[in-house]
Amino acid sequence: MPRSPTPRRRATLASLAAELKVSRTTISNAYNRPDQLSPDLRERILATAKQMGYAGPDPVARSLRTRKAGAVGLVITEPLTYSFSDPAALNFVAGLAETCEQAGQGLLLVAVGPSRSVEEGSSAVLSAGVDGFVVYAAPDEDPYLQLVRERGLPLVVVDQPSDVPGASFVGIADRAAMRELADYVVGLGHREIGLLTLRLGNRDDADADGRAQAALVSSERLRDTPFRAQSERIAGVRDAMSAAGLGDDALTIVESFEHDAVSGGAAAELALTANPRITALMCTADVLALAAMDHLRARGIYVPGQMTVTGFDGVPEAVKRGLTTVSQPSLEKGRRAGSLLHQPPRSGLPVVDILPTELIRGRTAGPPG
Amino acid sequence: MPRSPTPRRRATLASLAAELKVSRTTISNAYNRPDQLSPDLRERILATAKQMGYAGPDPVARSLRTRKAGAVGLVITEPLTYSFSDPAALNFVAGLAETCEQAGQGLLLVAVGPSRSVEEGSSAVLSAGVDGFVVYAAPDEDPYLQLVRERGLPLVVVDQPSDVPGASFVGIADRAAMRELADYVVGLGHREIGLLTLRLGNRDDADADGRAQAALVSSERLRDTPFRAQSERIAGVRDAMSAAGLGDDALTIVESFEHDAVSGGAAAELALTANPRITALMCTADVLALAAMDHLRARGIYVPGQMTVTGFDGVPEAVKRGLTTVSQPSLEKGRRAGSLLHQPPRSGLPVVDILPTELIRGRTAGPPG
DNA sequence: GTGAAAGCGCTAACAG
DNA sequence: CTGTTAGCGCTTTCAC
Repeated sequence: MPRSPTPRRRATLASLAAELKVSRTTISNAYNRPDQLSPDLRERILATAKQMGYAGPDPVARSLRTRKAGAVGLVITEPLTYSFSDPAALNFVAGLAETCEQAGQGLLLVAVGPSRSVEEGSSAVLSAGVDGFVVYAAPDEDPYLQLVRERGLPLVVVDQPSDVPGASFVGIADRAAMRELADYVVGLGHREIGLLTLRLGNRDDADADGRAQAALVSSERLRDTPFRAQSERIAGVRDAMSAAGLGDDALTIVESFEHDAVSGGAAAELALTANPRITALMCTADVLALAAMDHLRARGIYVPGQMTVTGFDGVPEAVKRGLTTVSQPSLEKGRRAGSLLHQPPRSGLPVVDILPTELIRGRTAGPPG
Repeated sequence: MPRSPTPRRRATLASLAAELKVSRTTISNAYNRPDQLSPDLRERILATAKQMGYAGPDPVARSLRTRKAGAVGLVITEPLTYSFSDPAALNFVAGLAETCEQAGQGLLLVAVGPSRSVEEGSSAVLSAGVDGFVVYAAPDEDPYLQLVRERGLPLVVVDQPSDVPGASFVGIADRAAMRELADYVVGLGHREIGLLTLRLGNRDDADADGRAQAALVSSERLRDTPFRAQSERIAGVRDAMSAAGLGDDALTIVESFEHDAVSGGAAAELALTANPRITALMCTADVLALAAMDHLRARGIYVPGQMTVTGFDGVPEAVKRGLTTVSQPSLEKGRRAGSLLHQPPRSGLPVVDILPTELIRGRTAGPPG
């Protein structure tokens, strides 16, 4: 009975060697160091390899031997739906993917969504065959970040938290950037401001009514939030206001629990209801600002004539719609995070990389109406 | 001198065993089969593990041993920028990521962009430590798809090509769906139609002027295109037109080389110039249709009064703007592709899964003006 | 409950 | 140019 071209047992480097009566090294060389053997022999090897259905050295075995996985792990602790609906996050991933591509590395999305228990997510982190990790915008004390640290691999943290020992950091100066924007808004004459932020914690921490899309933020909640980037931006607004002699009561902070338009609209409505004298609605994210603008339009409130609206991120749609915002280089953040992993600094020391932001004076901010 | 808590050489299961004077099996059991040893012992093992900086069994070594990588590979042959700017592609990825998350699997983005040579991209495919592959919207004869097939792992092809031997397929009935839409448009009375499509091949194949954003499509180019989904949709339009007694000359086909608004606008312009009698602009993708609408507005051409515009995909922005289009379940495609890999059919045979589409009669189609 | 033995498939010296 | 020798770190029967 003739050999099947696709033998029961998958071909391995060893079986190929046996078949061809050469050593395993030679086969290995045929794939990894073509200059170490005669072209003829190599040709013959590749030919029988194909015929035996051998697609080349097993990646896993190679990884074990070389101690290189050829991939970096990306851990995003927010639900995927959030990240995939946020252009800033998406751009970040694109930038990271780009450098991975250039470095010939894979990008492993490590699954740690809320749909699994912490234990299950943990196993995903622990079983990721990667050479390093990027952790994107994790809250303080995040269990997965903790786990990643324990793996002891090179680690780059993006956006937050900014103080992970041993890890490099890529981010922006959230507080200063937001302050600059707030200085501008205050400079226009606004004295009662609404501030819309993305969620600062678990929904049920904030509101007994689990169905609410948005809620007023208490000072305790603000103090205790593990979402550093958001709270820094809020602090930036406060900085500008107190510099102008405005107290905390002039600022109405509302958090939106979801990343969508409905939630953003609800947050805007809540802010306006809580303090009807608000003349400016600042938002810690463009998605929120766009949702707020839609909501205001539906309510017949004209921007910027009757209400100033500002965002944060500088996503394309926001820029297109003339939103006054702060633009941050999301794509570049991804690239930096990638290079830090692919071409680590010679010192081996963690790097802190604060990228520049830019105030964009759009068409949605003006003097109080 | 006391042992350093972080020894030079990384701790392994074996070193832990030596330290604790138990067998390697026992350590392994402590992590993989907690019920196989006394809680006390397990506790002790985990404690010293932590102290020695051992984060658990090495994922790569485990993979080699168990023959499971715990991840699926996603190969997207289009440039990342395309995919990340196309909500339909994004939703697909989100759906796939979702099932991976639920299955506790990682999702490995395999880097095969155009920024690297085919050879380099190949190595990425060959060195991906995964249990299966999803190949998204690959052109016919794609070298990477070829390579993936040679790896001999479970494979799910999405959208195109639809006839990969041994692979499962997830997609939609492109031709029929587009025909339904075209029947509707023709039924409204349109007799001269412009058809905007995404690229059908390499740019330089089509046009000597490498700077052109768009080009008229010859029948040869259409016949030879490796992008099956696009050509099927075009065929659907033709079906409807010939059923109405309209010849090929009533259809002006233009391809847009880039995925962005500029390119889409240029394509629209080109179609209108090539045949000024066009009363309807059908597009094989919503991104194109939206760009066309923006362009028409800038030109002062009213939709649908003076021009009917239709899309394909049913992305949120299109629906929001009232585009008449065909909606396809992108998210669901991702989920299906994932389940096909995670819970393969008992038969082991390839599955062909054609998902339903829905004609959305928006506000952008009307009788010829 | 615990241990000994046998590899998973490969690459990296180092000799020849 | 080619072969020999040693593992990489782990899991898994199968005995004890």
